[in-house]
Amino acid sequence: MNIEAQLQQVFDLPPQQVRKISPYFVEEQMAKGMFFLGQGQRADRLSFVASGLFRVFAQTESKEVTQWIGGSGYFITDLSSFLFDQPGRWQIQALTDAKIFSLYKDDYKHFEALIPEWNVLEKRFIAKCFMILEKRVFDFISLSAEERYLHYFEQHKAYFNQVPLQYIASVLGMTPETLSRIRSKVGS
Amino acid sequence: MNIEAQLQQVFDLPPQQVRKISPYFVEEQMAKGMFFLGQGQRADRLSFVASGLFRVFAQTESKEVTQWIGGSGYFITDLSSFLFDQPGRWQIQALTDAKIFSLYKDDYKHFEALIPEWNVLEKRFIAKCFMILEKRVFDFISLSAEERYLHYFEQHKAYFNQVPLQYIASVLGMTPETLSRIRSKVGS
DNA sequence: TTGTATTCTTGATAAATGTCAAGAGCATTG
DNA sequence: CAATGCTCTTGACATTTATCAAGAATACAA
Repeated sequence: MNIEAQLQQVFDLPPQQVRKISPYFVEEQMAKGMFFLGQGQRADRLSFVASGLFRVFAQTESKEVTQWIGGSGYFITDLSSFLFDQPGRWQIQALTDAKIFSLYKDDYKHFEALIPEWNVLEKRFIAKCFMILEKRVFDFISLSAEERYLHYFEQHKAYFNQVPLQYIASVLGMTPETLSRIRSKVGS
Repeated sequence: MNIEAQLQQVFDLPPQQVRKISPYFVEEQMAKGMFFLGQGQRADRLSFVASGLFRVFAQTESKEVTQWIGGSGYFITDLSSFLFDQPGRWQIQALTDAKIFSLYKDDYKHFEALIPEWNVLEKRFIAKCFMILEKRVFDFISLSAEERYLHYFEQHKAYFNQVPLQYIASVLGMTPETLSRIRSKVGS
């Protein structure tokens, strides 16, 4: 997915506006296994995934927990760290070779001046992220593990060939063994 | 909690700015049981809870699911409906008599003109809501039911005398029976 | 106050999920 | 190609949670 189409889609912008901001998104290549964001690092960029897959995870006392898997069309960053300059909470690692377009914080700061309605667009963007999480919370309190798996599989079929299932299990809030049994039961 | 102090805290605004917008938040009294937002209604206002408690819930085929309980200091609305003019997804009902301050959509629209930095403030506000949900998702995938209960109890002790436990159970993603057993086990 | 909801608890049992351990399947590397 | 790690699956068993049902406690209304 190219950066201009993606910006146009995410922010619902006309092409001429897109051309104003797209130059600030710089292309980066990430090799499989590389860290987009290491433990405790502050997020200095907001990046759109053009190709490849990333996992967003955190360390607890007892285990590593994958919060989110982001592929083409999604953005990755530690939002609270990026927006509020807090120490990072998430680590982000490339699960495959990947290409991303990164907006660095120094450039990001100038967007308000560059595009008058930038704050409105960004607000809408964050609101959409909020809605995605709201839906996800609702799934946790209203669905069984099997239903959560089926929904996730429906929406992210592409991940299942490329991502270790243990990470997907964590995103769904279950153990790898349980995911494995659900999969053999529903037959996918 | 009065509306000026609340606006100041939520939006991190100096008093003179608060005075510019606070008049647009109109006081409403809600009697216990009344619906702030009924099934399928569009959200036409964003309201801060000054006193009282509300539950935000949705109907599934099989059951009613409480997503959130909002008390003093929180805002209530159906955010996606309010921001994007979509049909409502949530119903919102007063669990006690309550006092709220409502910003109606018609007034809200003028805030950009009234306060130049309004969009920045609103963006930050929504981002904070995002962070709360992000934390909540993480709790679901990383904690046991008992731990989730203990966290929630720690943060919302005040709810437990006023809210039917079945609603809290739903927020925590468990049945009322399980919540009851956890409570008798940990002894609160 | 009394009667009627509703809510909460408790028990018995079933179902779902986690844990631990072993082995099979795959990929990566030398 | 062989050797070494991961990853995934499967089994046995423990733990957690749900379900159904009944009774106790509580709140609400006549």
